[in-house]
Amino acid sequence: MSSKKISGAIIRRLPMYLFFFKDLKHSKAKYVSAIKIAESLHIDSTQITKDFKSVNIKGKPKVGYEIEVVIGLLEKYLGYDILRKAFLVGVGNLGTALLSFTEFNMEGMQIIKVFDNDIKKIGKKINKTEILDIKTFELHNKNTPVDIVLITVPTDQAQSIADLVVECNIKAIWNFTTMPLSVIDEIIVENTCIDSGLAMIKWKLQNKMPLIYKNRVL
Amino acid sequence: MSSKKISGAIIRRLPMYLFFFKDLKHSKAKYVSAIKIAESLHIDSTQITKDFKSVNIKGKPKVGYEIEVVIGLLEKYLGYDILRKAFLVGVGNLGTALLSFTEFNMEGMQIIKVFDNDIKKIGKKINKTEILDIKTFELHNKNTPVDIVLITVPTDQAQSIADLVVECNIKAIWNFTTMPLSVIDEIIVENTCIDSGLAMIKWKLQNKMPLIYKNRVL
DNA sequence: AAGTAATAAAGAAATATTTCTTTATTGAAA
DNA sequence: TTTCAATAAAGAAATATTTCTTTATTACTT
Repeated sequence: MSSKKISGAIIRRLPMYLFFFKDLKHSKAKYVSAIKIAESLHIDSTQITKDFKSVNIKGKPKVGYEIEVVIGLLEKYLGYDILRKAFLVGVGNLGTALLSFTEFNMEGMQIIKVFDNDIKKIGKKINKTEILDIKTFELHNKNTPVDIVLITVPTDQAQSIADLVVECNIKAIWNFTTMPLSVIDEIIVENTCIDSGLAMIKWKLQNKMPLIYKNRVL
Repeated sequence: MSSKKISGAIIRRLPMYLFFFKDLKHSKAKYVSAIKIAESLHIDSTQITKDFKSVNIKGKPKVGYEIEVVIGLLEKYLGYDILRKAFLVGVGNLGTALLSFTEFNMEGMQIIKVFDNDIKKIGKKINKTEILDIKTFELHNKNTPVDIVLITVPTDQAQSIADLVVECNIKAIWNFTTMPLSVIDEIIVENTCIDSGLAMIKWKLQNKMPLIYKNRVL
């Protein structure tokens, strides 16, 4: 019943922890302490215990966190055991790259169909997946409904795809374009803007010193 | 002389503002108010004025912000006028996608050389750029030094590339792998972890309600 | 057993960020 | 000119996040 508050920041850190723990399986260790994790991940150790606490991951004093157990709990918490189907729209370079991201399957998302509006691409196969005509999007969603749509079209076409998603009552959009999308509040929109990363790098380069929050690099 | 404090969060929002303003050039408007921006971007309007203030962008009461001026100031602030050269290591799907990201050039980063360790790839061309042997990385950096290295190799090879960057005294790493990298403090590391985005989407889907911060969706 | 050291957990404080409220400025209308 | 409305700017408050400090628990050693 405990509806404790989880912040977005925590959710975004969880995959990092999970990856770290999975990598740790190669070592023979059974446990790892927050301090060790903190050293590797360059974050504060109390943040880790706090994060873990907030998603009900328990550690043992003098021992640490049990690696296998944490992996299971994180995967469970992140819903990796629940497979969400997705469409991808826009088969450019980025779309192609995302399509071949095998990690997505382990993380519980499967891109089942891909669409484009380019007649030269439609009908061709990419990674064994046939590129479908965007005009058939609604129909395909009727036949095989999805929860998520990845948008990797040119920016000026992004909103029209978002409109399509709204019409089809699909729950979530993963927007890889820079274009801010207008959709009804019920729809989840996640923006992955690569430009932010570059902005940060260039800013730090220009200002010589890396941005510091206390002793942690942002 | 004013060394006011700029947060990482602000820096990451600036490219979004810039894109929005550039898009606005298609309209004939000369000014736009923070309130209008806020509506489109789904963020709080005072945050925009605060953000702009903190990077010395001035608006006029009753009028708003002058579009052309803001574009210029943002580009200047983000250092888009300063060209930083970069290497890219790992010519897989993601590497290829990044290589064809034309926006980077406008944002002041030019990927001048690409490397891989796969003999089948070395010597081939991708987007008119020859794929070089990773073994020649150091030499190439001597001939044409760079500031930034984009790492798009498989996770288990990422640290070795990071080590190479440290040896070569290159200033910044843009890490697209999930692997946390160990480097000396002087080196800027920006992690772009796509898995965080999916984690967020799946979490919101599972918890039905989107994560809310006051009235803003995170 | 008792003591000790390592570590998670809990609590408190510090810091950062966002939002709300008020004020000041500007342009336009009366 | 004067008033009004729109809006940026400034200030205050609220909230969230991170870090520091203390406490409690556990395993190990003597």
